Amino acid sequence: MKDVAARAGVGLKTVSRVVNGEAGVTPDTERRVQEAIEALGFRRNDSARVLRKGRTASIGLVLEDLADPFYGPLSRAVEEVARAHGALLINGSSAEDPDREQELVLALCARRVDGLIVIPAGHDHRYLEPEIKAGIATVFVDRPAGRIDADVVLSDSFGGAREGVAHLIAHGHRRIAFIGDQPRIHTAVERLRGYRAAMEDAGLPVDERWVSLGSTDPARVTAATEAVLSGPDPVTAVFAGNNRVTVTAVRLLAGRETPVALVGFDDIELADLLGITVIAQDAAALGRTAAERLFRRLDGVSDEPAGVELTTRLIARGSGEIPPPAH
Amino acid sequence: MKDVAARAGVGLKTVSRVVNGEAGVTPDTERRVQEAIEALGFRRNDSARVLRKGRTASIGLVLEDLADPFYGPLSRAVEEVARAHGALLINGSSAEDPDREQELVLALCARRVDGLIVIPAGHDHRYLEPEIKAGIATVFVDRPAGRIDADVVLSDSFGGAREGVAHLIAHGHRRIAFIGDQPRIHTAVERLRGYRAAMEDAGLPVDERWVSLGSTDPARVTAATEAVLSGPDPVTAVFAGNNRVTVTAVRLLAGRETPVALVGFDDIELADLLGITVIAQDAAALGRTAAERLFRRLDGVSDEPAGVELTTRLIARGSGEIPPPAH
DNA sequence: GTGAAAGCGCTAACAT
DNA sequence: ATGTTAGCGCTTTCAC
Repeated sequence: MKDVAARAGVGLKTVSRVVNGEAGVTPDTERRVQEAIEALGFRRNDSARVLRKGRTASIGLVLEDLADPFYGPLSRAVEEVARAHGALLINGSSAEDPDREQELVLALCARRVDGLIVIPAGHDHRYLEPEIKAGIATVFVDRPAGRIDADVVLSDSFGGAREGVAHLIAHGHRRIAFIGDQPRIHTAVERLRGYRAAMEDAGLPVDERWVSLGSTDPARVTAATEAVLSGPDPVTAVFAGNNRVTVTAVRLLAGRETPVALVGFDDIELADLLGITVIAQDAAALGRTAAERLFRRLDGVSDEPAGVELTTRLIARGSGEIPPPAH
Repeated sequence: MKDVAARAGVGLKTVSRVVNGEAGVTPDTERRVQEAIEALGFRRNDSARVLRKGRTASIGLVLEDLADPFYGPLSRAVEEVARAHGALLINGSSAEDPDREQELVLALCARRVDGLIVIPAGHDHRYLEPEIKAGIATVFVDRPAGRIDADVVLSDSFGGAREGVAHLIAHGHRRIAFIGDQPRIHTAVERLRGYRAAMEDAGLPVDERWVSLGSTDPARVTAATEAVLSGPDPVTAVFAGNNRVTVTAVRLLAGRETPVALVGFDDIELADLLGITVIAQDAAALGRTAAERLFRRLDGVSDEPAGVELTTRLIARGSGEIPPPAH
């Protein structure tokens, strides 16, 4: 910028004015400055700008895994809102590891992102308190924050699972399995709670051998699903706790001669063709809502941290309407 | 940092040494500094650090759409490599708009990202020349750069499509349609070239009405596919130019009484269950290779810009092995 | 082992 | 309409 000023024969501040489109520069001076900028291939150094202005015009998004088809649309939705506010998006994947989550979040804080959207892997976010106090707005998505008061945007996991299981019950099932994600993940627990509520609503007993939480690794899910389908009194329906579980369950059930009913949490591409009944949540809406909330905070709105819950939607496509086999 | 120094009763540089884990501080001093850091909730301001050091430890990735299941894994792979090198990843979606691509790229340059990975939407990247000269390493992925000499990592679109179409021919088809993406997209053109090569290899004529390039919007793809399947002499097989096209084509073909063979470029989740034969490319490898190349440049390797081409893999699952109907 | 001073490139505040 | 000065928070250099 110094060089540009020298070459254009003007002061530093005049160049700054031109670069930032501020008023108070004669067209002629502006032209000379522009020429110098062209000639020198100058581009404003935003790092220096940030240092001076205090705002980075960037926000951070920490999620589990960008490669998961659930998070792609969420991230994209956040990006669109950020873009509308002139901000860039820094993405990080925690790989469901609390330490890595913290490492990422703190790295983003050190860069002084203006705001942070976090899909938490851990359960204790007190480490964020000084940062939030220092002015980094934070919104949690998909799962609530741990031990800290913060904005949070969730899907109605409990209600969605309850509706899905009730749907299976309405189609005559009495023995229904629940195969879910790790018990330390909030949504997994909530969905299991929804399952239990639906069973209880219908006055049905739950055999604990029907319930299995754990890794979404295909081998684990396959083993768990096979277990509930074997034995003297197998289940006649399966409720899958998330998209990863559903995919594996569908593969497994496709190979069986006795049809087993299935409802999965999360919609999946091509689920329509495979006739998979699901409880769909709107990942993009989740991201959009969180981002809008974040930017409202950045614009100075400072009411109490609050929670928003988005509703889910049952989409019946066949697999959830398979009746139990007649004895 | 000033505050920390004051509180610990040491000089500024000593704090800096502690924060960066440099040698030359007595354990006792270090402890005092650490305490002050804790008490004040201090976190190093990386913007200032960057300004001084010249490196941001961040790279930019500009792609088409993070919500597309093809780009999620690619982005994640880039992120992993970046992480291994201590860098953060700033993502941007161009939405296939050259202006937006340029806007994003230049914004990333203004932030002085150390490097840039670009899946180009436009065809003229001369605007990047001054930036590259200024030291921002750049690698193009999935599609080559336009009018500029740069590193590029591609999949073998030509070879993959040729193999896929040859596969259909080997199963007895002679009238094969090609439904692809917009003709301004390099991969679309390459895949079409592969289609033509396979047809020519087999001595088969191509009726231009079988070929359709355009938006991957479901309505467009549906119309194009229906067109090649109607009339007096319909095609007996379809080659779909990418994952978006394949998804729509599968939906359409599923509803027909006469089976139509299909091979699609790009693998899709659950394609195994639906029996869709595909030419798979490895999105993660694409991202990984590009990122490794980028960091090699950042580490000072400065040989000539070069191109890498990753091979594709035919996965036969049924849809590509359907024979043409007997007359 | 430690610290003071200079300066990275920019903008805010204040001249002119 | 334009220029000058100070300083954002850090690291580098060099002196102690």
